Amino acid sequence: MKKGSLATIRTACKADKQAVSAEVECQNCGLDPICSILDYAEERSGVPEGVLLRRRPVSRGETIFRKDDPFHSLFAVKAGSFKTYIPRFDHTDQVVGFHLVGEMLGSEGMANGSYPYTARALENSSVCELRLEKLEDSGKPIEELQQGIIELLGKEVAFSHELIASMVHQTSEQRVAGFLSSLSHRLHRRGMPSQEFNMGMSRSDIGNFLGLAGETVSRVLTKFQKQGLIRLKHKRVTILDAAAVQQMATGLD
Amino acid sequence: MKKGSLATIRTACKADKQAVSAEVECQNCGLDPICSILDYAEERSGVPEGVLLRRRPVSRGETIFRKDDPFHSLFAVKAGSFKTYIPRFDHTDQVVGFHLVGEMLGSEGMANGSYPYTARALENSSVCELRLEKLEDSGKPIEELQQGIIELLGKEVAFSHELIASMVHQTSEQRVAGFLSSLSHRLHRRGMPSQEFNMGMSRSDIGNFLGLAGETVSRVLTKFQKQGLIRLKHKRVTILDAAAVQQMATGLD
DNA sequence: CGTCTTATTGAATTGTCTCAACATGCGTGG
DNA sequence: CCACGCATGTTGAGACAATTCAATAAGACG
Repeated sequence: MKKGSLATIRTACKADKQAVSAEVECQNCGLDPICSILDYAEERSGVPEGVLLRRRPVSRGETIFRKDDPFHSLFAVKAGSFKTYIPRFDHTDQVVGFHLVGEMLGSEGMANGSYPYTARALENSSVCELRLEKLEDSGKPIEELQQGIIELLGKEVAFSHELIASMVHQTSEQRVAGFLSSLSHRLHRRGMPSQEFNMGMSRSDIGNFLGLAGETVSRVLTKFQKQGLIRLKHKRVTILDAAAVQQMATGLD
Repeated sequence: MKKGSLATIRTACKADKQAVSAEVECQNCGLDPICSILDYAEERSGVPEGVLLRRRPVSRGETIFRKDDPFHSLFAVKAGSFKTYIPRFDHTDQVVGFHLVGEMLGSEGMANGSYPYTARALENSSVCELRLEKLEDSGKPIEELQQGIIELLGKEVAFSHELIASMVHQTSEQRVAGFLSSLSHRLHRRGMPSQEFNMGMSRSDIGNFLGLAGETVSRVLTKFQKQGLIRLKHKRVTILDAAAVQQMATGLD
């Protein structure tokens, strides 16, 4: 089956919307640099069929890969959100990150050959999948693609370092403020609403991720609300004073 | 000036030893996969002169790059150790990592085009430098090299995630134990003595990195010594009961 | 050999956790 | 569609771990 032009394929991303939350535009997606290369290559028949799987739905609670699964694909979140965590025997899972619309998932598995954590959908979501193993099987490594992956990984590393730097020292309020700020910025970067949005993850998940008790997260959030920085309605947050929140984090996104 | 064979070059690494601490063998160095590729390529004249600079001495306190310097090179620590940190206006620098013998430095700069932190020698050290910009200038990108860099970055990402996961929750004792364990393992991996070694960094640096006060680090270390887990003499540590230290790090409840 | 930085140790303070009770929302099945 | 039950969120009080401030000791370096 022959694929259409780059533009045609890109547009098709928006086509059949289903009962999940808003999708990220392709040009705002973290996988896009790679997609573009593949689209381009595909036209010249340089890439085998089935390497790039577009927009597979994933329902809430479902996992797209588990810790120690052999690495096979990179994923991009097209809609919804995911948490990544390391399961532990005693059920005290360690949350290592949240992945929002337009963000990559699974790059960490590339080096060791297996995924270092489990990725679970926090809500009904959809993903694109880039089957790198199939690409390698084709025996036709693509230089541009490699460069794109290098960029992705580099950014991931930089992000992690920032995270460590900003997270290790701060008080609970700084952490939560930083977390909110980070969510908002990341959504904004992908062209999604960033003043009011849904926090798919539970208070415990946030606390686990930030190194705080779930109760503390709750306390801090209600305090922020009392201070007029945010408005809370269940899992829905409205950031009323972005500058103040940003300021409070000091470390920022 | 024509270079010798791969074997000749490798051996030359050990040649003119100076007044710095023991060097890592090339085959134990993190840069080695890349070096090997370059050595091989070099023989076939595929790589321009001056891309790989071997064993430049760096004295204590010197920096090899600073935050926001434009990216130009990857470094490998051949001897000594470095700390990487983000300088802040108020002199409350944030230490983001320590780099021991045989480890890479600077890979995070590849994506954004500039180094995200400053790298400073903790003691008299030496480094190898891989000038990637020059390599790119040659207009002859090397596929194997790219693959090597992808591996490196992937490992870096995995390492960072582990770090975040392990660090955020734990008590001071777990963090310090983990830190000691990490140093020991990393030295061992590079073929260096791992039971007794030098901690080039100050207590405050360790604390800063671990998210603890320097005093707390000191207290925990002396406690470990009283418990017979380690022996302390200034900056020199001897790990007496590696198993117990390891056990303590991973959370024994 | 003296000075300056770094490390150790102590005492009081505070932030966050734990435990616990209660409230709220959500999904399931009636 | 409502009611129920369970998971999740909120709020309070006491416990404790780590911080801060401070005083002293020990090394490092010129």
